Amino acid sequence: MQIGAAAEASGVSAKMIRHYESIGLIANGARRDNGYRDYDQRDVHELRFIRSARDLGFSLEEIRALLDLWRNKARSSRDVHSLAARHLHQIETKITELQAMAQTLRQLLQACHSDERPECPILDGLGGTAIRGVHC
Amino acid sequence: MQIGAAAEASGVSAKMIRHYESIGLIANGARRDNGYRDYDQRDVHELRFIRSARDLGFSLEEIRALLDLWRNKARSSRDVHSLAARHLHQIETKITELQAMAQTLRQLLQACHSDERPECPILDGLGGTAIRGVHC
DNA sequence: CAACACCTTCCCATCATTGGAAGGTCAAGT
DNA sequence: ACTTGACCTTCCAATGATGGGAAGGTGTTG
Repeated sequence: MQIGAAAEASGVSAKMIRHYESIGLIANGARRDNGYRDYDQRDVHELRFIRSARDLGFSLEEIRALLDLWRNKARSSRDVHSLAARHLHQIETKITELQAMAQTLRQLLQACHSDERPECPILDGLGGTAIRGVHC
Repeated sequence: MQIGAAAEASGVSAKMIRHYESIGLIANGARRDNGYRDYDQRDVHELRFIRSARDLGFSLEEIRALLDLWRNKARSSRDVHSLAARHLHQIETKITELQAMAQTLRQLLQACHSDERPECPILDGLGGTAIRGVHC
């Protein structure tokens, strides 16, 4: 299996597969005589693992830890749980921040009459002290 | 007013003020004889505008457009409204994505017994086909 | 005159990903 | 045999917003 097929099968682009290899996230795998990388089903499985974790917003460093746990038969599920819980918390924090931004924006948008006149509470809000305390 | 004082007064770091100037977001302002940048209240006002907009998640390119509207007395509030509404929509989309991630993570966390045993539905979920369709 | 707090420019790092250049390899069609 | 096209290789650079730090100039105070 060449890198293109592995990319297709895993949902990870060939570019990124090479990159993950270069940063040591995945092992320097086998090469054929012509220098082409060679992949099997296990490699694809690992790449799909990475892809799923990325889809869930895990950083590459978090994924590095997850992969260590995945490969380690003697792991404790508590370690995995802890890592995932920490990540969930980060996401929830981010959601809260974004919701605060959205709420402020909605208030500004509602105050704006949105016509051809230049008066604009949105710009006034940004320029004035009205938004003080948002600090995201 | 030197850059440090302007940074303090606006909440924008000196580093970023120089950067904003270098990318043309703010004008190349006055310099004193010694080469130091010199700021007045209007500059600080503008920097605070930028800071507020960043706090609301606007990108620097969006802020560039907002600043153009801010400076343009002949603007229409509709243009500002449209720009802000588009940005709000982006934020809401992002929130939805993060909520989907959080929901999936919560399900995985709930399925995980979190003890010293190696069996772990979280890793199984990431490795298997269980998360297919998340695709954020 | 020394110490210190400021300022200047310039380069580099982050994070995940993409794009492209320059070149090697291989199979199919003419 | 030769060309075309689809692969593959490595290396370099860009994205966006920000921070860190080096090397050096300026200015005030003790």
